[in-house]
Amino acid sequence: MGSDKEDFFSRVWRVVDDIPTGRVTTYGHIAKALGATRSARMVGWALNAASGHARPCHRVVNRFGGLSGSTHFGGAHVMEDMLRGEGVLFDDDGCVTMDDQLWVPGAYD
DNA sequence: CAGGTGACCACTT
DNA sequence: TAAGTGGCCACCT
Repeated sequence: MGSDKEDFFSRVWRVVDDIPTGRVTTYGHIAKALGATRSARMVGWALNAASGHARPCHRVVNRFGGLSGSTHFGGAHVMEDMLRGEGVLFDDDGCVTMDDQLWVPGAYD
């Protein structure tokens, strides 16, 4: 099909778009779902390309539940407010309560 | 042209 | 058990 790069991006966006509201997932789980377990960084690049698109990339956090991408969102407060608006709860550390809201791509399919 | 960086994670010692 | 290192692929300087 088209470029492999674009295909990878599309897969990431597909998974991100599959994240239920009020749920979050991690780069590693997305990467693994795409068959690139060690390419979590590449997933971040895909989200970077998603910047400016209608992709709920704000639902993607790092394995600690921290808003790593908040920097590219215009401020951690912005991403935090968006997630809270979705019903996502945060810990006193400012991290998402992934233990209760972590969504695994494909695990529910 | 070549090197370093980056929205990170998993594995090994 | 915890800590440290490598790897992944593409873009930017």
